[in-house]
Formats: sequence, structure tokens, C-alpha cells
Amino acid sequence: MNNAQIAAKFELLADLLEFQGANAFRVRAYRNAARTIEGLSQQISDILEDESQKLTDLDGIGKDLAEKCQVLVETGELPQLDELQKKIPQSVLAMLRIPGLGPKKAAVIYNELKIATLDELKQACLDERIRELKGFGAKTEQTILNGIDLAATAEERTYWATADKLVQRLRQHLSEAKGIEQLEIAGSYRRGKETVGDIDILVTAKSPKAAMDRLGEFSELSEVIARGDTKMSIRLENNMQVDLRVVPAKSYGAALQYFTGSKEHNVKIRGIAKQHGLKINEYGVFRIEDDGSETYVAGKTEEEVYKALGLPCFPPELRENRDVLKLAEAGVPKLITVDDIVGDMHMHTNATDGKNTLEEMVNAAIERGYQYIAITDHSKRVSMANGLDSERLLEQWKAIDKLNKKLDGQILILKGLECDILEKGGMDLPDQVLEQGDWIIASVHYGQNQSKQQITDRIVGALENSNVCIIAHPTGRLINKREPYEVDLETVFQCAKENKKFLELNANPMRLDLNDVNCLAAKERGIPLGINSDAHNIEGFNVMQYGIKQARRAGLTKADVVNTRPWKKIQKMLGR
DNA sequence: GCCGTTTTCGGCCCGACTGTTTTCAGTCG
Repeated sequence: MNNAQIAAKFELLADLLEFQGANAFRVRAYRNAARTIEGLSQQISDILEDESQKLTDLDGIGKDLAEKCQVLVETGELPQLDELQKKIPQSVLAMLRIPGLGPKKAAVIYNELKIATLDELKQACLDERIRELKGFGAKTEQTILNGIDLAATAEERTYWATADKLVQRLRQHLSEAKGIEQLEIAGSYRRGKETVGDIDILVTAKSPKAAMDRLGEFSELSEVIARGDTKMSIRLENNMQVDLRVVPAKSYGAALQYFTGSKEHNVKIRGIAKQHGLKINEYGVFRIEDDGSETYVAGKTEEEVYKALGLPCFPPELRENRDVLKLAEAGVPKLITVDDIVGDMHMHTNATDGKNTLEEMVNAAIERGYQYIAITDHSKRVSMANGLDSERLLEQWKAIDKLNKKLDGQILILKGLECDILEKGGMDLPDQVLEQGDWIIASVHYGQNQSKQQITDRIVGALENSNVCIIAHPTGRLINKREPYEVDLETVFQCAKENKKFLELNANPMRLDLNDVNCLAAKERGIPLGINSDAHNIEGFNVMQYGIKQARRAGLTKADVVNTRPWKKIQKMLGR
């Protein structure tokens, strides 16, 4: 059992305990442990075998959880978890994903009305039966109803980052199969969508049987749904479906093109083929002869498939619902890559809710070869994160000055802050303090339920503040968890443009905010975007790749992004 | 359930908002 699987078991246990009304700190202990385990660079099973190491030395792992890890590694099961799962149908956990519905209220609904699925819950809301329950009312009922669809899609879609880790394990596993010649993952995973439904694997193989046998041996498999001569479908323990298709070499490119999609992209491609007297499907590109017969024209590679249609081979990230002819005419842009990024300008330290010290973050950034980073801890309004007041902030900035001197140009540390935009408008810390910093980020964390006008006014106010450089996660959405707040982005774009300010593409795989469509809109309006990790520990730097993926889907190039430039250039852009 | 320790148990991130109820529990960030 690998670390991701162990972490998933602990997360599930935490969910179930929470639903049962267990001690909140106990629940948190499981979640903390899950997070620790997921971030480990070493496998738990290896640590167990290594005499010189102890699991209890890990952050948040005590005697009890160390034992549970051992049981999981040895048996693949956890008796306590099995017990709980027998008592509580897993479907009720979906209720916890509805914003505004926590463990206590969900338990009341389950116990009083015997409701265990989202469908039943929806019906109960429509029948106005929820408002009858003690502690509930019409408004709560409406809140639940509004959140059900979000919770329902969350059940079906996995974060790209999570899918990516799974894909890497699958690739590793299949690389040991005999007889696989070519292998690629198609579908929304390949297009880099924010969330992925299922995994489509495409292979050419000397022996399809050997390839399928190998897939059937995957350690995370829970059942084989179907298996034929060319296609096999399995379900994994995490409920995700994986399809394996074996195609002949002369159709590999066509199949890859076809199964990568998107559906809309393929519809357009088929139309273009038709105009050329061609037909395209998953087997290849065919010319329709006068007598109605079909001649194979291309299909071995994607490049030759697109070429046969007179088109450039679009990067998968650009195959959403776009005007392909216009894109081809303008020339496919040279999309940004992770190597173009020279600095990270949004991160936290243990002064607030980060895990690592200032020095640790800086060293990790040096190791990554960044030219500069901005330390941007929370301001005091974010009390749960131990946000900084003026005094503590100025102290931190002093420490940064000192560290910069000591490092002597190895890296530049910018004095930053993620300053809250207050509910009533205005910044959380006074201008006399903010003006002493290098890089002030402004964020909305509270009052997300305000009206469109209120929220837009708050953000516009921040953009008009001369100390503010950039707005972080401008719509506040959390994928699968929370809808974006109401904000008039067009007004925000206008205001950012007029004040020469930037907007953020937050690389956290749960945020990726701005989304691809809004990133493109910002690009078209000439507003530079900062792609930042929002790291809360040194591992957090790694999420930059997800932000880049999203940027590529928006068609962004190096020139569209702030932190591909040296700090001096950025200062100039800000008019400083 | 973890952690640190006055080595046996109390604190753990805590303040504000919302919708309920009529003084507060639940939820969120």
C-alpha cells in the first residue's frame, strides 16, 4: 500500500468520525497525518523496513497512527475503518461536500429522515421537509438545495493533480508490461483540464493480452468491469474508471487525436475534413473516392493526422471549444512552460499558517534556481492563520533585509504581504506600513457572500491603492468545493489595466483561479498575470506546474506572465 | 489522536457570521 492510499484511508476515517460527531481534534489528527503522509518523499513501507527510522518521528504521527500505518501496509485493511463503513453508508459523506452543511446537520438529516443520498436530499428539500427539522429553516433548506449540484459533480471529478499522480503510478506499472510499444494517456487528463473524470490509456502492443494482464495486476484495482480483445475497463479503489484501448500502429495517431478530444474540437475537425473531401475517425484520415470507396491517408501520428487536414498539430491544452481555423491562421502560440518561471511571488511561512521557516522557504527556492521570491504571509484579519499585525510584519521585513544581505545576491527575497481586503472595504494594514514593502498582494477571504457590487467595489478599491501590486485568486472559487463569489470581472479587468496592476493565476490545484477563460480574457486586455504557488511549505513550490498547465489552456505565452521577468522589469511595469 | 511535559492530562487555531431561536449551535475561513 503506497502513501497516497494510506492518506486516503485516514481521510476517509476522518470523514466518518466527523459524521459520527467524534472529537474535532481527533478528526484533525487524522487529517494532519494524512497530509504529512501524502507529502513524504519516502514510502511509509520503506520507513517501516528501515531500522534506523521511526514513523513516530514524523510530524503528527504518534504511537496509534504509526500502528495503523503498519497494519495498512501489512494487510491493506484497517478494522476500525471497516467497522465504521458498515455503520455509515459512504454516500452520506457526499452531504458533507455541500457548503453550509457540516457533520452535525448532516447527521441530523441522516438520522431523522433516513436520507443517505444526494438525490433523496434534493427531493426532501423540494418537498420542504428539511425545514421541519429542529435547527433548520427555509434558508438552510435553500442553501442545501443550491449546493447539491456542486457536491454531485465533486463525486465524479478528480483534481488534475490527483489524477496526475495516479497516472504516473499507472505508467510505471504498465512500463513493466511485455509487448507495449507506444503508450499515451488521452482524454481530459491530456488536455490538462482542472478536473478529470476517467483515465483513457491508449497503447500499441505486440501482445494486447499481456498489456491487459498487466493492467489487471495494478495494486489499486478494485474490479474489472469489462475485458474484450481491444478494450478493457477497470475500476480503482478510489472509484475512478480506467479504460485501456489497444490500437494498431497505423491508427495510433488518429486514435490519440480522437480520444484526446475535446468533443467540440473533434466536431470542428470533422467538419474541416469534410470540406477537404476527407473523413476522420479513430482509425485514421480517409479520402472519399469518386466511387464512394475510402483510401487511408494518415493515422500513424497526430502530426500527420492534422497535417492531412492542412492544420498544425495543436497542443492538447488548446483543444477545448475554440475556433481552430482562427487559431491555425494566427499561428499556434509558443505556450509557456514551467522553465520560463524565474520567481514565485506568493507564499507563506510559519509566521502565519505556513509550515516552514523563512530561511527554509528561501533555501528551497534557491535550490529550485529562482531569481527571486516574495514572502507574503497573511495580514491580521485572517486570525485563524495567526495573521501579521503591523509590528510583526515590520519585524519580518527587517529579518528579510538581513537575510538578503547575508545571501549576497544568491536570490532576492521580496518583502511582501497577502493583505486582506476588509469586508467594509479598504486594506487590513495601514498604507504607511504597506508602502515600506516591495510586493503587496490583496485578497478577499471574508465576506464572500456579499453582493456583486460590494465585492467588486472592494477589489476595485484595492486596485486603486497605490501600494497594491496584484489581486490573488480573483474569484475565490475552490474547485469541487465552493463556487466563485459574485464579482464583475470586466470592471476588475478595466481597473487593473488603468492602474497598471496584475492579476493572479493561483497554481494551487484546488484554486486555479483565474480559470482558463478568464486568463484568456485578461491576456486579450493586456493585463499581465502572475502565476504563483501560494506555497504553505517547501513542497508547495511544486504546484507551479499546475498553474502552468492552466495557463497553457488559456494560450498564455512567456510574455503574458509577470514572473517570467527579472524583478527590475516588474518594478518598471508597476511604474516604480 | 498528537504533543509536550510541572511524566499524565489539558490544549490543540479562534473569531465572526448565519440562521436559528429568543441566547446559541453550527459552520466557515
